[in-house]
Amino acid sequence: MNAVSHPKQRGTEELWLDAAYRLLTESGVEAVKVMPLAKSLGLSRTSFYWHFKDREALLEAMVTRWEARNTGNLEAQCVAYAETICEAMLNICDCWLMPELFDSRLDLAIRNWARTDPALRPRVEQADQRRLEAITGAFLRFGYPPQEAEVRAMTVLYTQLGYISMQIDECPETRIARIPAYVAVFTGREPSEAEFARFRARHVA
Amino acid sequence: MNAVSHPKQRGTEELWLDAAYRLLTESGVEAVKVMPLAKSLGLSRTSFYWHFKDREALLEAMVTRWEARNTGNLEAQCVAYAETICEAMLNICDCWLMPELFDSRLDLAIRNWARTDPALRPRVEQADQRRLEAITGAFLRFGYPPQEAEVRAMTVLYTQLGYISMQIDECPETRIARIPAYVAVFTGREPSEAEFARFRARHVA
DNA sequence: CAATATCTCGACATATGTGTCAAGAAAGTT
DNA sequence: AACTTTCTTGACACATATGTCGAGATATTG
Repeated sequence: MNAVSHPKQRGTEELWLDAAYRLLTESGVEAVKVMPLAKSLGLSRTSFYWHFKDREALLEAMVTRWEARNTGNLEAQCVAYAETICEAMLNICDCWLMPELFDSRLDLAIRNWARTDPALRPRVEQADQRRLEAITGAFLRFGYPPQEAEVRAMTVLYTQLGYISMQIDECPETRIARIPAYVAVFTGREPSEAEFARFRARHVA
Repeated sequence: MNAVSHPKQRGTEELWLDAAYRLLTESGVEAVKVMPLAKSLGLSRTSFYWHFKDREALLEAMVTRWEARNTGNLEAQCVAYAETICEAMLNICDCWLMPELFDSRLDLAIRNWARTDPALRPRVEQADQRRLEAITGAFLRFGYPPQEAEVRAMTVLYTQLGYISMQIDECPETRIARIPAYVAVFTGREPSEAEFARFRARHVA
């Protein structure tokens, strides 16, 4: 190969990762097994061991992928420009509507996995701590008292997790339409029509 | 045996169920396997098949246990006597503090299981529908407009699920202390001191 | 085109899981 | 004590998973 740097010449490795990601998000860690993976890729099972040391290594790669994604983007949305708490909250809501900002399915899968894997737990807890601080920060910035800011931030986090845990499948329309009501509950203030219009505009492309 | 009715003379069946419950809630369905179960009970693996037709039958029994529990109690709390929406909400919060009213761990385990078991999905969805209607009903009873009542009810449900998904372990003190703030977010009104005192009294025994 | 690095495969060894069966303990009944 | 119902067990048959090895296919490069 010519081109830039050394992006791993022939194909696979990525393929194994993608297939593993699919299984992890659709059926949980327990389903991420080398045999089914190989079958779904139409490859020999043992060929896997050239790319990864063992199953462990593959799982570790999944966690890294997660860490490098969800939490960071959420933090970014929490400090994005906003003139009111409602606008700030709408920025945060972007995460729940844009899969590239926040991968809910992956988040849920990682959490379920952590329930049975002691080694993973601390990493999830650390992520949660960062997220909680980021959202609490947004409330503090707009003058909420610390105690209240924290409970509100928790409500936001829990609601989001509960939503994906329940596997709701509202159409994007319904989901967007409900956002102002959620913002009102979370912040205790009604978003203005202009604020919502700006939000809506971001999500109709 | 003399005594009442026919409470299954010798011991087991219950033992298998309890052990299965423990595994299900601690590690998910995937962990509910006959072999480990037998080991943990100090019994022969094959002895299991006298009590249950197969692994399927055991799992079915778990689902029945769940259905006969959580949703019913939640519905009951939603129609309990209350003079204000805050009091009603505090009644609902009882579920999150009294394991005998609502078994969070079991709820979470069943949901995770349903993610990969198509046969279980409809039963979970039906339970959610009943719960949503029950909580929405409480808001409607106190004059919230239908749309708002539903979003608020969703927030309550999602928050609860998110809370248990995150495996938070606050001490009961902290948890109780935070309740008024949650009630305020959920209902949009501050609970009175008397209301909270009555709630608190129920949970210090 | 030959040498080399990269990747795939089938056979093997091993572990854990499911479910059936017939032999037989153990407890309750007559 | 003899009989029957209730429960437990080990041997067997089979399926699915993990990981190692050496033989070989398939590029990439010299």
